[in-house]
Amino acid sequence: MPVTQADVARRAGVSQRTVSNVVNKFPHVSADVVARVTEAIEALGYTPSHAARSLRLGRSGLLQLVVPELDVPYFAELARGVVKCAEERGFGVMVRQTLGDRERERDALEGPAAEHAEGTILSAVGSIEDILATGRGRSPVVLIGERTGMGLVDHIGIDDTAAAAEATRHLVETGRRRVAFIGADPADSLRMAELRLRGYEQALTSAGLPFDETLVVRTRSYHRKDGEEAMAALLALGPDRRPDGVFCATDLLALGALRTARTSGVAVPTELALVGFDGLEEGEYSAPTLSTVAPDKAEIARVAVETLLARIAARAGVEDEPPAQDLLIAFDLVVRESSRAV
Amino acid sequence: MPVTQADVARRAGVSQRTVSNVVNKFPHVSADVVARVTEAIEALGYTPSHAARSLRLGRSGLLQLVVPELDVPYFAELARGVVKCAEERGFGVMVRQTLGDRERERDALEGPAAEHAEGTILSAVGSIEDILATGRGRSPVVLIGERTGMGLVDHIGIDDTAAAAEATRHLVETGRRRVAFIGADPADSLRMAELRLRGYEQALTSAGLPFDETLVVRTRSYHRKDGEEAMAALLALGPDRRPDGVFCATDLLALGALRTARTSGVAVPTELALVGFDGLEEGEYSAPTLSTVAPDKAEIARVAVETLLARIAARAGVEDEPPAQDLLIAFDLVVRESSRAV
DNA sequence: TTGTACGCGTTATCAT
DNA sequence: ATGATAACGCGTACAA
Repeated sequence: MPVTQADVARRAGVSQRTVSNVVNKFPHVSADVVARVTEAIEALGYTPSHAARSLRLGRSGLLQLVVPELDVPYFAELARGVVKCAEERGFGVMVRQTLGDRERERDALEGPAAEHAEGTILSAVGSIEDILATGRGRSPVVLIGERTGMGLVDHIGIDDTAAAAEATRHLVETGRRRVAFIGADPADSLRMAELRLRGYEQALTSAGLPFDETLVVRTRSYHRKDGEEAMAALLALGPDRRPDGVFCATDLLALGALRTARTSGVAVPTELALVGFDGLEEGEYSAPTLSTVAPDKAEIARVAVETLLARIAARAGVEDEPPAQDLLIAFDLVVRESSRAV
Repeated sequence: MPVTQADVARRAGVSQRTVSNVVNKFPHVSADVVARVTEAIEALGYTPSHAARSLRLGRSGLLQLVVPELDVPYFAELARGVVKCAEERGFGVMVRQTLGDRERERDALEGPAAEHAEGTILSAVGSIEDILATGRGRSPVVLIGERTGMGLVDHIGIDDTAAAAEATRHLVETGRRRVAFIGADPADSLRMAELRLRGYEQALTSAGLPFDETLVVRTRSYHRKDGEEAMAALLALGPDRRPDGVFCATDLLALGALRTARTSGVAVPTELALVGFDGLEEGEYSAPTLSTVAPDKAEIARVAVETLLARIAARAGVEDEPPAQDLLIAFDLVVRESSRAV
C-alpha cells in the first residue's frame, strides 16, 4: 500500500539510491534525473517513511514536552513557545501531561517515550532527584521552572526568590504593612512555591516587618479556585488581623483572590493590594487589572529548546559533554491597578 | 551505543526471538527464561527502539493535533483533553501550531508529519476543501470546530448556529432591543464565525428585530484585543445608536469588550448585556462574570480521539470504510452576571 | 517452547 | 554521477 523509494526508482528507471539522493538533495545529481525522479514522486505520491529514516539515522526529529496541565495559561504559553521554536528548527514536539502525578512524570522520563524523543523539556512539579539520578545514558533533559537541575541537568528559569522579593518589596513600598503570601503548599507535598516564599520572607525581613505564619496560606495547587479559597481564609482572620497586601505565587491564584475580595466587598487596591506571578494576559483584562511578576516566557521557551538541541548535538559528537547549566532569564515587575499606591 | 535485543539475548543466553517474546509478553515463555531475560534487560538498560518497531509494524503510535494557537484558552483546553484521552489509549500526541497560517495548515496535512502520525485532529481556520480533496490515501483526518467535513472527513463540533441563536434569543428575552455581534471577519478572509453570525441573524429575525449591519463588527481574529477594539467601535456609534446587548463569537472577544465597557464607564449588564462563546473558566472570574455558550470541550476532545482511532482501525482492516460523520456535541448556555435581566 | 532467517524503507559504503 | 549491497532493530513465518 505505501509507496517506497523502490517504486519510485522503478518508474523513473533509476536505482533506489538515486531516488534517495534526490529526496535528500544530494548535490551531484544530473538535472534530467532529478526531473524524472521528481515526476515519479509526484505521480506515485511518494512520502518518505519517517520510521525507516529514524531507524537508519538514529534520530527521530522529535522532542518531548512534559507539563502538568496544558490548559493552565502559563504552561500553555510555554507550550506555544516550545512548539514554535522547535518547529522552526525542524523538530516535532510530543506533548505529555502529568496532571501533577509523579508517576506520570517518571513515566515520561523513563518510559519508551523518553527514548523515542531525542530529548525532553520538563516542567516538573514533584521532586525528581531520584529520577534524574537514574537517568544516566538516557536522552537529555532540560528542566523548566522552579525546580533546579542540581548540577545534574540543564535548567532554565528565572530568579524566583529575587522576583518574589521584588514583588513583596513593591507592596511594602506602597505602604502595606501586613503582607500575606498565597501559594506555598502543604508541608510534605509538592514544594511548589518554596523559592517564592523565601523571597517573600527575605523582603519582609529586609523591610523590618515580621514574618507572620498566619499570613502564609498554603494551597494544594495553583488554580483560581485555590486562590479564591485562600483569600477567604485570610479575610476570615477578622478586620484587624487581615492583610492589607497579598503576594500570590501565581496569577491564577491572584485572580481567584481578586474574586473573593470583590464578592466580599473588599476594595482593591485601596483596602487590599494584590500582586501575582506569571505575567498572564488575563491580568491585563481583569478588574482591577493585576500587578504581576512577568517572566519572559517566550525567551524561556526559546532558550530551553536551544539548550536541549545543543546538548543533543553534544551527545551525538564524541566530545565530552559540557557541565549542566542553570540559565536565568529576565523578568519584569509589571505594576497595574491592583497594587497602585493608595 | 544503544543496547538492542541482540545484546540482551547474548547476555541471557537465548535467541533474539525470545527477547522479543518477553518484551511483547508473548504467552508461551517459560518462567525462568522470562526471569533471565528480564534480568538482562535491567542490567543492560535495554529500551525498545520505537523507530524499529514502527517500521516493522507500520504504526507509529502517534497522533497529530493541529491548532492555531496553543495559548488560546479554548485550544489549550482542547489540547488537554486530546492529550489526556490519547495517552489513556496508548497514543502519543504531536502538537503543531499553525498560527492561523494556511501554509502551515497545509503542511501539517500534506507534509511528512502527516505520514508520520497515524492520524490528525485538525482545528482549521482556513478553508480546506482543496487540501481534503487531495487527501486520498493519506492518513485519516478528524475536523474539530466550526469547519465541517463536507462529507469528506469526520467532523466533531457543536451546532454553532443553534447555539448562537440561543445566546442571541437570551439577550432579546432579557429586554435588549439593539443586539450587536462581534466576531465575524473581514469579507474574503477567514470565515471564522460565519455559522455563529447566521444563528445571531436567525434569532433576531425570529424575534421580529431588524438585522442591522452597523451592529455587526468584523474582527481579524478572536483575541481579547480584537474584542476591545470592536466594542470601542460600537460605543463610538453614539448614545442612541449604541447596542444594549452584544453577542461575541468567543469569550476572549467578550472579555475584551468587557474591558472597553468598563474603561468607558458603560455599566454591564444594566446598560449593556454581554454573552460570549466557549465556556472559559476565565469568564467565571471576570467582573462581572461572563455569560457564555459552553460546549462540552472535554467530550469534544474525547469523541475526536475515539473517532480518529476508529477510522484508523477501519482503514487498517480490509473492510471498506464507513462514510464520514458529522458528530454534534452538547452545549450549554451559562447565564452569569454579564447578561442578567435588568 | 525456542531458534533461524527474512524483510520493513532508508541511508551509506564501495565500487564503477 | 549512479548502481549494487549492507546495515539499522525489531517482529514473525517457518522450522525444530
